[in-house]
Order: sequence, then C-alpha cells, then structure tokens
Amino acid sequence: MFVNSMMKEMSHPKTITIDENVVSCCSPLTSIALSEVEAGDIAQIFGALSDPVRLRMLSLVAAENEVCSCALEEPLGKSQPTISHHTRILAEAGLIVGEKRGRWMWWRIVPERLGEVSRILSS
Amino acid sequence: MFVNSMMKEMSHPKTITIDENVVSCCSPLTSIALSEVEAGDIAQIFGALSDPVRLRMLSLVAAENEVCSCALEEPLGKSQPTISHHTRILAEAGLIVGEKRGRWMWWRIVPERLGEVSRILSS
DNA sequence: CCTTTAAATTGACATCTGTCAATGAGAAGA
DNA sequence: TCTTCTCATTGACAGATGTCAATTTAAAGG
Repeated sequence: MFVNSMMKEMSHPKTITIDENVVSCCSPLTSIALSEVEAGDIAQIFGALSDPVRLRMLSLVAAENEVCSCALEEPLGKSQPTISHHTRILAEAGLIVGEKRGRWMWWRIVPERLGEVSRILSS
Repeated sequence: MFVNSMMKEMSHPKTITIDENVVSCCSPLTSIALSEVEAGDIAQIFGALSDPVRLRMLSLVAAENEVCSCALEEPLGKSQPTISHHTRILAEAGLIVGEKRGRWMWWRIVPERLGEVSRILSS
C-alpha cells in the first residue's frame, strides 16, 4: 500500500509519537454526577470532534490506515497551517497519533480512543 | 418520584415536543468519505457535547428521568437565560426533548439519539 | 383584569476558534 | 554548505460561542 511504496526512500523509521497534553478519559454520561474536571476533559474531546474539517480528516485517516499530512491538504481544501492546526487538536484529544519519518508526518487513528469516547454515550 | 409528586397541580399534560431544526444523523466515521453536509451535521451534534456545562446538564437529566429547567440552575451555577440557551442547543442536536407542562419545562434525554451518536465512533 | 412565576428572547460583551500569509525549524539530497 | 521540501509556529483577523442583565412571552391563580 501507500506507505510501503515510499519505504525505500526513507531513513530509519524514527518514531516520535505525539502524545503531549492528551486528555484522559472517561466515565459514562449516565452514571451519575459528572464532576467539573471530568466534564471539562470530555468536553475537550468532543470539541475536537465538533468541526466538519476535522471529522472529514478523521474519516480520511480511518479509510487508509496511515495518512501523510501532505495528503490531507487537497481533499480538505485547506492550507498547510490549517491542516497542521487540526491534526494537532485531534492528536491532543488522543484521537490520532503522528509519527515523523523523514520529512513526512504520518497519522493514524487510535481505535481504542474512539471506543472509549463511544462508550461515554452508550450506557 | 419527583414528577408524580407535582402531577396534581398541573393541567392537561400538553406535550409540545421541541424538535425544530434537529439535525439528522449518521453514518459511521470509518466507512469512507464523509461528505461535507454529513460532516456538518455530525459536527453540530458533537458541538452540542463540547461544553462542560452541557455535559453536566446531560448527566443530570440522565440521572433522573425527567428534570425541570428550574432544577438545573442551582447545580450548574448558571443563570436562567444561560440554562435556557444550553437546553436549546442540546434539544436542537436531538439529545434531549422538552415538554412544557403548566409553567414548567421538563427535559429528558433521547437514548436512541445517544446510541446513534455513539455508533458514529464505534466501527 | 392584575399579579406572580417559569422560561424564552434580546442585546451586549469578552473569550474562543478557524483560517491563512509569513516565518521558522528539521530533514534530505546535491 | 546550499537548496529544497515538509511541517510547525506566529500573528492577525473575522466570525462563532458562553455568559448575564433586562425584557418579553406565556401560564396559573387570585
């Protein structure tokens, strides 16, 4: 696939996982009395999901299993800084992780996180 | 429970369900190619969930099975117009429905909707 | 009617958010 | 080293969002 076809022109896969400031998670909504801090943490995650561009971004990354930042600009019709902005927000919410290999930044979704968030709503 | 204890002083339960402008929903994220309109609709729902006050509000309503607007001001520490603002946003997202009985507005959650939204993330 | 009470609406304001041009920081290749 | 390329950061700006005081609407009870 896409990733492998580029493998040969890359140096040692240097993994720099981006997981600074990632919000922790999550007791279900319907189990009683959400504290203010919990509510704040969960709100940040849903905030990451509350933008159309980020949702389509997430769906693009989920479709392939790894997508380069550079491959997002065109389908989303946004500038490079804007793409960078959105990937950062998704990553800080723990929904995607990035790995820098050579000059490229590769993103993939974190299915377990998606599951966690899903479980907040299903009680 | 709470509701029944007030039944006697109410006139005919006139159901005025609030479902104007409610967003429709939802194909799972990981099935390919989220369209711009779909993304917009889903973003609105997550937007409703992206505020700490609204999350705690939702959890309060989910705890009882019906809650009066007036019973939300104190635990959330917000003014009456602010409460009204937030209930409206949750209602427009289809996450709660309101029913006016007498002078009171009663809110309850829409479990099916919660389920729909949950399923967007779990694929 | 008139008064009271609960909720919605309006208007104002500060803060947050999405966007891009410009610039900076690293990595790769010549 | 110098150039090129990809991504991150900064700064600016318009538009959205959360909040409340003040007002309006609507329902009950005299």
